[in-house]
Amino acid sequence: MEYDFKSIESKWQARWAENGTYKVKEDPSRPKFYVLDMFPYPSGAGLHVGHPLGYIASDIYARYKRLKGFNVLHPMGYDAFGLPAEQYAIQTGQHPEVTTIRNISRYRSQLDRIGFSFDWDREVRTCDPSYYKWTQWAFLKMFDSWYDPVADKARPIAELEKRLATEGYGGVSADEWNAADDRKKSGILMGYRIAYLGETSVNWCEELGTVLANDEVKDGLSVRGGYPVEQKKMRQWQLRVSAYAHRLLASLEALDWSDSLKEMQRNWIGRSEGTEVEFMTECDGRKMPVTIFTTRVDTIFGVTFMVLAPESELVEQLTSEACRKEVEEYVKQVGRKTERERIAGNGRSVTGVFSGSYGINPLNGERIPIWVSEYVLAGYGTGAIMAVPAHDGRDYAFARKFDLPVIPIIEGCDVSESSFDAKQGRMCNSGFLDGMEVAEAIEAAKDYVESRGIGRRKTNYRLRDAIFSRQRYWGEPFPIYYKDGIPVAVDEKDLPLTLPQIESFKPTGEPPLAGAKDWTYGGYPLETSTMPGFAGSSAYYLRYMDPDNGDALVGREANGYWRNVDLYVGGTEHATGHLIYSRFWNKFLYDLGYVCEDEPFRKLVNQGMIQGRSNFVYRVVGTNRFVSLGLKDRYETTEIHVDISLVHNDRLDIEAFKAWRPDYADAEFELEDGEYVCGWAVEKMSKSMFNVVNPDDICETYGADTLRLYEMFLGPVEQSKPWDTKGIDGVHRFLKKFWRLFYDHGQLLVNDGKATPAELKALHRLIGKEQEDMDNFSYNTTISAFMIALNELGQCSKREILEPLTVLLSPFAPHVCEELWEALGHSESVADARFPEFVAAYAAEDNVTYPVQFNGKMRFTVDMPKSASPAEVESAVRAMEQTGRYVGDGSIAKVIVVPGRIVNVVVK
RNA sequence: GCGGGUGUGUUGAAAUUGGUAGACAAGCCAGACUUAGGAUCUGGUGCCUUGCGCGUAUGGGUUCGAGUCCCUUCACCCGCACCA
Repeated sequence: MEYDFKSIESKWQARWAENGTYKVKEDPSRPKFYVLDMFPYPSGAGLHVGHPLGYIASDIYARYKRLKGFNVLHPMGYDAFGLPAEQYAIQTGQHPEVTTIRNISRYRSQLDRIGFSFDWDREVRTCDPSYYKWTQWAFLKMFDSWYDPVADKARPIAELEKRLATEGYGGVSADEWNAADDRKKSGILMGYRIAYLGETSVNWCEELGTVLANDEVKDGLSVRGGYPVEQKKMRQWQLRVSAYAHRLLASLEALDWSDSLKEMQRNWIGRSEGTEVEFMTECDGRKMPVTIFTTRVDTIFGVTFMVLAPESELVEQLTSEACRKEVEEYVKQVGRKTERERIAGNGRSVTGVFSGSYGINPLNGERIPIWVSEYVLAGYGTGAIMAVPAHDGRDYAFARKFDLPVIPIIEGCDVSESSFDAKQGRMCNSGFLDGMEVAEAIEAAKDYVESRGIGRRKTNYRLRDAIFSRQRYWGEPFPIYYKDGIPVAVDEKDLPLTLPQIESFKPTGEPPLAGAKDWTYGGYPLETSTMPGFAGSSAYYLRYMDPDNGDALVGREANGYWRNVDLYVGGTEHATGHLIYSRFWNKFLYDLGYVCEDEPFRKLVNQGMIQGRSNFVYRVVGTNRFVSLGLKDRYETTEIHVDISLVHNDRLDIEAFKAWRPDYADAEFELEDGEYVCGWAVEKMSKSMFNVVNPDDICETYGADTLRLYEMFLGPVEQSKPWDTKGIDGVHRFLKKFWRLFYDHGQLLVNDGKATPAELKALHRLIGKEQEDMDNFSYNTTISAFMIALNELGQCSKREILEPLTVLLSPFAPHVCEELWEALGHSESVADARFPEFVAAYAAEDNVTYPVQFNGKMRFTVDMPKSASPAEVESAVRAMEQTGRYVGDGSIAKVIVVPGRIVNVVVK
């Protein structure tokens, strides 16, 4: 019986499903471990070999933890709402639900072939009403909550209402509140709700007909589709993520995430410590105070003008009659620009206009002009700045363009060509700050403005509230209706509020739900936007803990057992989207006591991307003649992508190529050594480049176990790398070799012979290596260690060796190991074997080999017990001198023993 | 511009964290068995002027000893980018 991976794999996949091998239940007698993958968006293209990389890595870890005695939760589901399905519906008229379900079943069958240990009974789909009921529920909780800055957490809004009614809050007195009508009250509360309706400047994508969140826009284009995005003022649902900025930042520290990812989140949250300073201003004789935000109060003596953001409401108040026309024109012009135009061009163009008003520097009484420019953002700080051209690059560029004065306030700095932005040097031209170092001056200036009551220390965050409305169909409906224009929550017991059917998916300029029949609640119109993609993915990890609970997102007991995700595997592309929103969502639920952990994902591993490896042929221009790679420089050629299935080891299968396309049928070829060599390049895996590798095909030719092993063998999980089918034979050979330890021509070779010390040593080394590597996800080296062990073992078919070997390998190649485990006479699944028993039985080797070096050159080795002290090793080395094993080139002066490693000898 | 990261054979990559650089694979070369081989097995494979020679992007430093630590320069990748 040869290694027949096909029948083995289908046999065990069927048996696992039948026996429910991977079903898990809460079990307080065992420690839990929660391994989660970022669930996929089921796209129409299906999976390519890049997608399962992370799933394979996490599956190996899940299986490994299980062998170690943990009760492992390892679920999977689908992020099923989203734009592509709807875009597809617009083109084809097919309901997104139909295509989504079709795609899901395709994904499922592809995933099943790879042999994952998912507990499919816990599957969630974000588009399933029984799931999005809880997305809507969470939204209602956010609508019904406010962020209490004193308690520093979210609390029911009813508490705020009570406080408003009795003592007033935030500038609204109890009398005002009690006298207010419903509309007014609703307006006041909107300013506090965690989920609120508010006017903001949004990223509007005309092409998609919807608003997008900041993380859905890149370089001024939509991430989905790459369409231009412009700024637009709209009234939208938003989540008050900014209220959590400081907590999102602080608790990042303790998470076991990569530094780069944490850094990305830190930058996105963007904490900056500075000062708010009040400047008195005058406009056409009217005086009013304006607050600015700065991180460099120390430079306040260098202020030569002020700048307002065009979108700021201050512009209206601070524009003089004489300048009104130009200012209005400028503001309009800026508003028309798309995000992309604003960013466009190398060296952004400096634009701006004088407002006609002036500010007074509160420290030196200097009268300075106030300008309006797009380089100041309305959404950050106060939307107004003090400009210090000598020490800020942007202010400098602006001052040069509009010929405004530049006053250096740091001794000896040269500002003739550019500003001096460094925070170092000695202050000058700065009144009481003169002579201080910058760091000192910052503190002194802060103290000064605070003591004079003209300013205060202030910490700002870059993180904005998340825009939560999408003018789309295929998403969760908002459980909100409008009573005389006032938004009111749908009763919780009426959830889920299911997505209505609509006539057509074609864009009409209105949100699709506006066209739905009877889209009302108690006779009142319902909200017509739907929630964005990140809504459904923000709490799915909680639902897996308790997927069938009809009364709660997650029951207290299930949540108390599984707590949070111990290992989360997924791509970096979610660094500033999903991973921020999830953390926010989780913290919110934590505040209200619905979940027991403050952070959702304890440890996170970012798997790299697998890129495609494209192949090219070279056609001589104007002919149907193709020349091999090495000859192409002799001709003028066109590089043409060729389907990689027609190429093996960069050699083109000429007959297959001719059959590929009719126009190539009579192609001619110029070969090198009788072969056509193709060129290659690393590119994104995509259909248009003919470089997509389908995991199904690999399972067909090599088997799932080989695929799993190979994807891990390719290199570290975190690293991006091109897929190259070349090399897969190596791991496939390894499995065949492993198989042959058990079987030869159908003959079972396993025997009960006693293992030799050399064989045990090989096994021990492997166990040691695996113990070391698994937690670092160094699976490539673990697999290498297997190969080495097999080489060392030769044809060893002793049960004593093969049993532990099978268990060790089973997380990587579960199917073949099940088959062989059965061959060893076990009736239970290898997944139910317990790793620690083997580790205990096969203790690590007891001798250490010390290489001995003389002045850095290795001369001989000395074997010592692992427990030997450095002194013992040293005396053993010195003894070599006497016994003559060491033929010296000088006597030993000094012996340096690195415990457990190496001995270095210094020769006189 | 700011922040993070990476540079090792023909290729994917190892290196017990400061200790024989290139493990393990792929590719290539040679051989064995074969009607055949994209099967199996064995051996070889960093480079050169074959020297106790040179080699981990570059130049320096610390050390008995550096791919690893420190500084210089260069190249590439990723993230953020008028965030005051």
